[in-house]
Amino acid sequence: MDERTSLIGRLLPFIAHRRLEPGDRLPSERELAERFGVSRGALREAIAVLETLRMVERRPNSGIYLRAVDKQGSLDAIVLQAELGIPLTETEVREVVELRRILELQAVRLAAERRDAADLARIDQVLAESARVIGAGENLADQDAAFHLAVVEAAGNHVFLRVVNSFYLLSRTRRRHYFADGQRAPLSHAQHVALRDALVARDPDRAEAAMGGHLRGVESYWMELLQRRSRTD
Amino acid sequence: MDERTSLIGRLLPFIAHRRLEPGDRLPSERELAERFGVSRGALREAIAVLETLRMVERRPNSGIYLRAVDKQGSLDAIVLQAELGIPLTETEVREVVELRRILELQAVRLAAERRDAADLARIDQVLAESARVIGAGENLADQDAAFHLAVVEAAGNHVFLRVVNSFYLLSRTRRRHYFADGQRAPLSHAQHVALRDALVARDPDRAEAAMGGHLRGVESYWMELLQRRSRTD
DNA sequence: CCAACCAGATTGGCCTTACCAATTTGGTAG
DNA sequence: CTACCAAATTGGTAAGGCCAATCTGGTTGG
Repeated sequence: MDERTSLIGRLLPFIAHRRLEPGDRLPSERELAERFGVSRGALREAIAVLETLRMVERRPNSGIYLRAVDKQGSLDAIVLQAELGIPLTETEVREVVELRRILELQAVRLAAERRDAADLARIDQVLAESARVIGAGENLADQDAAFHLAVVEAAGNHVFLRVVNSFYLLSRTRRRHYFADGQRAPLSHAQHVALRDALVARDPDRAEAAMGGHLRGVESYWMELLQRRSRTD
Repeated sequence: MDERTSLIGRLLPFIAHRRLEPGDRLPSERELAERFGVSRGALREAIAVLETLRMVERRPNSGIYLRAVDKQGSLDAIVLQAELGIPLTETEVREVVELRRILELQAVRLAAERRDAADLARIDQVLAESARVIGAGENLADQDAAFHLAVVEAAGNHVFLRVVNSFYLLSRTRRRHYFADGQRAPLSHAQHVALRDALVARDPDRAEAAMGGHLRGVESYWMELLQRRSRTD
């Protein structure tokens, strides 16, 4: 975790803790820089990032103002928080899980209709690598993400791919935990293979059903996590 | 357009024009700053933004490297380009239109199931303001976006709302052109009202059908635009 | 003679400090 | 109430020091 990133990591709790409302003005650049013990340059870099994520707005010669983060913020603001180790709220987890299902079900339908030979080759390559990883007892997390993203890529919509990719970045560390239980990898792999077969057959309904069942397993893991968290909180 | 933003606007064509491949190293900070006639501080700010949009990667003590922008880039990278006045490619337009339909059809189904009184009140307030704007002969663009976003908000998924919001930011200026033709506003408004009635009735199928028909109008506008563009190019 | 290794220089990002310009803002005087 | 002025604040520049990684060339040991 380099200094620049951790500056944002310190800036976010500061904003939250001061209970600032959207529209409120933050302290001046120099004041913030002094408060966090960094130079103005370093602080301006962090603010520029928060601005592109639509968390704050900079009005020239006036100040830095907080925006309506929840509604207008970028999806990547959540990605960044996750990368900084700030856990998602329970609501956010439920929403991410719901939206991920919507996106992947639609994506796999499109993929079943549009996939070409090159798409299948990419998918099979990921599956082959998955088999090797499982055989070696390594963590399947990266191959799992690669498979799902390859499916979305087969849908032939790169904007779609960008959105889904954000979701996988978001849950990256959590996915490693998920596959730390070695029993999950073979089951997941078998479901991936079944899904691939539906794509080969160009059968959208079967592909959607396969994805739906596959996602149920991941989703139940998330719900268990929330249960456990709410008990310990 | 402030200087910081336009620096990014100059940086993007520079990267594209040099035909850099993903993984290639960009010139050093000092060199880039000199080449663009800005200080290192200003340049670092711009690079930090490109990094959060996953267009470049900064490796400490090594350099700035180009990433696989098309596949791994953030959705907000496209939003930023649109805000800078760089038109979307034809492929991007088709993909955005397709994904927007997928998202809004699902969102309106959820909204029909989950909307509460407060959601309806918000929607009705937007519709009332829309009627006023139409009566005054003003541009309906902002109210149109507000209506669609209010529908997504009624779906009760703020992550969903963030994603759809990016799409509306993306097409902001284009939407103003669309409603510059005053004939479009009353039709659009009537369709919005019909959609609202389906939400009131908690009828997901009717709501989805209403949204589907409504979107067809916007989509045909986009397709005509692409036709016109390909003829003049 | 050759290969391995170690030390120093170079490169490049990271951060700070100091300074000036331009604009907004708020108060004050007429 | 208007015009103006001064303070506050951001925007941007310049120069320099620090640290880590990498390259290079010479030296040393086999």
